[in-house]
Amino acid sequence: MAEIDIGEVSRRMGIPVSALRFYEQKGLIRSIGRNGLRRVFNTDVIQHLTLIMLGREAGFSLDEIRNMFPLGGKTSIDRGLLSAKAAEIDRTIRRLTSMRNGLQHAAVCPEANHLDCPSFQRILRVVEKRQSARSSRKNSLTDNK
Amino acid sequence: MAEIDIGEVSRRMGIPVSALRFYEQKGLIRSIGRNGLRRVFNTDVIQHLTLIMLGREAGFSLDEIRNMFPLGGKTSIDRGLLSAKAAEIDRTIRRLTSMRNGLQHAAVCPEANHLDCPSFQRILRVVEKRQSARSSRKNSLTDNK
DNA sequence: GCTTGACCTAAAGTAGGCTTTAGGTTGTAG
DNA sequence: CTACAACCTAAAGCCTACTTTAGGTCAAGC
Repeated sequence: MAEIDIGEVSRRMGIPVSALRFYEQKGLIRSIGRNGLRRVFNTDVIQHLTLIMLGREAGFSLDEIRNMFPLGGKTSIDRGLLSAKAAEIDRTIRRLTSMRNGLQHAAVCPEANHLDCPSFQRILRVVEKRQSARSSRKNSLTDNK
Repeated sequence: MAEIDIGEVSRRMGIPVSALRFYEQKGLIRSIGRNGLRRVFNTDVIQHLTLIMLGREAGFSLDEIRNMFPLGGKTSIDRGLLSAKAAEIDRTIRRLTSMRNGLQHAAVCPEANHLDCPSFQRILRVVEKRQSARSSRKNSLTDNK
């Protein structure tokens, strides 16, 4: 694999060099060395960054992503973690699907006030169930917190 | 509709009172008045907050949500905006679906190194296409940015 | 009459994810 | 030679979405 500098990585990925340095600092990517003071990257950093961007788009934090796709990952990718994350995305997809359906309906619903629309109310009730589940779990006993 | 105080709203929604005050300040919710210095809410704030939570879960910013579900929305909900947002979610769902498939595959893939797995590479290529589309749009001409 | 709990405000603080700034080092083109 | 682009570092700054802090009001119960 060829060696490229940070500007080339930035150009190929459309990621600012400042973000690349930040990622290196956080341990998400690694340069294979220096040429003077300039970082030298192996071209495989491109694939690794692709995974990172994929994870970002899926809503994972940089810390989570570092665990999902560790450096020197030849041997260390945790398959259990990956399927857990896949399941997490699956739940997100379900939530988004009902949100999308709700919005789509709201956009064409003839009711003047969406809150009067039976179909929209059904969607709200589904969400409210999740809410009340949450609020009974972490019950605020006093002000704030 | 009955009148409730901020603590009741907090309990019903499982949202900290500090967040409720913050939402009011940002114009996402509105109290119908004061009882002394205490806010008084109409119970319909519960439904409005349900919409807000729905939007949060779908990944919209508070500013976006304020536009999607304006206060006094009886007349003013922008249906075009709602279907645009629905379409946005739809694109997100598609991205998440390929991410989930990628992770699911990676979790069971027999290849020691995922980057060697043909099926995983296919997924990466799909993402890379989106990346290069993005990087040619906003092309960094000089250092940083 | 005084403590307590639930409320109030303004302002500062926090975490994540970067960007910007300020100042410095190189390789290369003119 | 020297200008300049492209790189470098450390540290500060920024945005979102809140939370925390510090200090105060008020009604209810003892």
